[in-house]
Amino acid sequence: MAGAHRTKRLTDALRSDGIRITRQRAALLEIIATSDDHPDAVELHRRASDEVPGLSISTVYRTLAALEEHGVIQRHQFQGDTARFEHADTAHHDHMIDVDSGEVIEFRSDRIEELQAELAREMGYDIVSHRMELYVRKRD
Amino acid sequence: MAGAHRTKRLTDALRSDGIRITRQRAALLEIIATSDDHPDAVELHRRASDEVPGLSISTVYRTLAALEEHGVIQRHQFQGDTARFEHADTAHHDHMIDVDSGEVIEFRSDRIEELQAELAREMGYDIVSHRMELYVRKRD
DNA sequence: CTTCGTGCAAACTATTTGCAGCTTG
DNA sequence: CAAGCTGCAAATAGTTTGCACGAAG
Repeated sequence: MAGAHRTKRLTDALRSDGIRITRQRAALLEIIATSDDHPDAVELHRRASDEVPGLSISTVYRTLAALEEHGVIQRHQFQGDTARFEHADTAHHDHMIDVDSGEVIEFRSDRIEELQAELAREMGYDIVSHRMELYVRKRD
Repeated sequence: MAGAHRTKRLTDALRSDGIRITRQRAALLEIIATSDDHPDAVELHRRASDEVPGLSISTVYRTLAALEEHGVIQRHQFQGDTARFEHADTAHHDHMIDVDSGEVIEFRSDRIEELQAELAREMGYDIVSHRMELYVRKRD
């Protein structure tokens, strides 16, 4: 399946980057690569514990930090929530958070990105990164 | 001065809202109303300690929570930073954060706001609130 | 075989809370 | 006075770190 294939490519890239692929990291990578939601460290720990019993939460945190450093995952910090993660092999997008259900919806607007870059430029800056979150409620 | 005037109006409104204006709250209100930056709880505690020696950090946190609840201040949570506050008697705006200096620059784009609302609407949502931050670096 | 990763427990940071006494309205 | 505050110390939540042992390349 596509997930396994993608995971294989990732582990190879990471290995040649000098980071060791242990059982715990392999499990976390697999889970992250095949997840389409935005789990936090505790949730990832829960999901990985089936595969790696006894897995420590600190290993999860350390792995997440390493993967983020190597550009494999992205970290998101939504309002008053724990850090959530998603794999980085997806096109850039922003998030809407349904304030009632907690659901996270991805979206993208090239027009807004252009306007952001233009605004920054006008003020003498270049954008290093940005973050846009819409906290929304379903229309009745 | 304008600051004092504004502060007076605020305290009256709060008082009639049933919240007591103590020495510590008066000091914090005055400081927040006359600050044009985005201090965090610890910084506000430092600034208010001149006026109210012995002021406790928990009182600062409790006061900030109360003021936010009453719409007097706004709380911002920038990337990997503590919560920062600013008075709410300013038109809506978003923030650019200079990643080198930490400086916070306010800006506003009606066009972007329109696009955000439109995007949400298209997906069947109304925007409750939003957050847009541009992490920027000065152009050389 | 050596370097790097792991689990565990303890540390940390930002923030919140319980409680008994003190203020404000 | 009575309801709200306050300071203090202790609790919390999420995350990070030191250490001795174990596993990966």
